Amino acid sequence: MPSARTAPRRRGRPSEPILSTERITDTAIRIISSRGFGDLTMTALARELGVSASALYNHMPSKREVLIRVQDRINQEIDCSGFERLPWDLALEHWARSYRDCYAELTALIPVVAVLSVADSPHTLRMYETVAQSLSAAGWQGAEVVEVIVAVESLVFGAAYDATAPADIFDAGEHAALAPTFTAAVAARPAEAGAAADAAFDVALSAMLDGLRARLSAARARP
Amino acid sequence: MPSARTAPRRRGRPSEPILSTERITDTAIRIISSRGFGDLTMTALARELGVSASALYNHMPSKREVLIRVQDRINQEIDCSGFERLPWDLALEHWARSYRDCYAELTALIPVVAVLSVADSPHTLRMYETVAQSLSAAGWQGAEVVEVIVAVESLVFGAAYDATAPADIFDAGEHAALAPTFTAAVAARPAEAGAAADAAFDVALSAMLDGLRARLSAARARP
DNA sequence: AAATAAAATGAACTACATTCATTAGGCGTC
DNA sequence: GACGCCTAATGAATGTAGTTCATTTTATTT
Repeated sequence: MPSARTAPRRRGRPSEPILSTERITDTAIRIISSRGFGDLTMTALARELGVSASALYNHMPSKREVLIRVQDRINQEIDCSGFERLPWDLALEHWARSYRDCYAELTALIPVVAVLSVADSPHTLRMYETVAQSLSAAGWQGAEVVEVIVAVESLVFGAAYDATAPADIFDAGEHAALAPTFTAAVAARPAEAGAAADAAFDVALSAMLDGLRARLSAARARP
Repeated sequence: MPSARTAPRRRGRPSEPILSTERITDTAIRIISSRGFGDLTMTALARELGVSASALYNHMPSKREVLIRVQDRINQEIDCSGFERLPWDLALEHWARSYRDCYAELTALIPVVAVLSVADSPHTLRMYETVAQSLSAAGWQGAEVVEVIVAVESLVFGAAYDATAPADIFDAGEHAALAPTFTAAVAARPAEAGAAADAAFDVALSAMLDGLRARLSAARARP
């Protein structure tokens, strides 16, 4: 009960510390889950922890740092289990779906995550190692291992945005006459936004995996 | 010379209007191009136009609206010429590369663009129509037309982030020992960040297109 | 015991988007 | 031609957020 309305603490250092990077990270994730990313402010975070906002800065240099910790924690939720029991391509597919689902609810994190050094995120690094080992064992060589990871990840981030887009995103409205072919195609989609996004992600991911399988076979056929 | 330091205007309505949605949009793009997206504030925009910030709100309901206009203008820069002279797959590839290059310099716009209704962006809609016609003519049917567009677009947005990531994004640093396979693969990449990102995008895009070609052939072979 | 470091408070600062009262020119109407 | 209304500007103010800083208190080290 961190947000219990107890008597206000007086000024100095408390007998035992209230905050820690872990507690701050946990609480940040709880706020995001329950109230959404938009409500994650340093003030809200502090209030939830029963502390003043400036106290957070004894443990985190910036809000960005909080987000980095959140990201690393969240990446632990991505399901990498396929790499232990499936061939590389099916494992990659499994991983990509889980990855997308995670970030579909956290698109606001993508601009941070996508350009974040793995040096700041040990759990993320471990995830990459798992994927890299599977790809490497399957015959992918050298830089291609990273390229395949980046390829899938790029698709995942883009698809995460699409998964949260409003249902009417492709409704041309009054301009429909300007785009008859496109409008007809849009009308053939599932009405529910989630289903439409899922179908598009299916097409994208299976096409990419087909292409990757073909590329790997071709490389193996050569010397 | 909109930012010329002339005598400050006095209060009321000027003899002829200083602002218009077009002028505001133009200036916003100029600021983004010259100083970067981070410097695009309503205050900076107003100063560049030689006007007070609140005056902007007579023409734009919000900053978001400014960004929407910017996006629609920028999408005109995407090269769609391939659809008039190339088969669908090569045209799509050409389009995707141009699209990625545009947004690599504007990743900050992606969270806005990716969930924006086409109803707000006539030029974007026209672009989709061009792509849809090409796909449709090539034999893609119904909702698949949209799915292919979304597939490529998802990849493009994700790849745009990757294209701007710092060169050392995959350097594990002190944790390298935790990820030997991944670290070795990273070491095999081109040293220059742009070249590495380009290679990954090449792999991703050509794999996806291979997969799409295969899917279209299979669909044609059936009914 | 004294010095130093750690961890909290609360006030202040900055930047930004946005709103509001106010002012003034242009234009149609009685 | 005076009277209003609409438009489009100013400038002051508001609200929110992230962050900094002086200060206070406690724990830890010397």
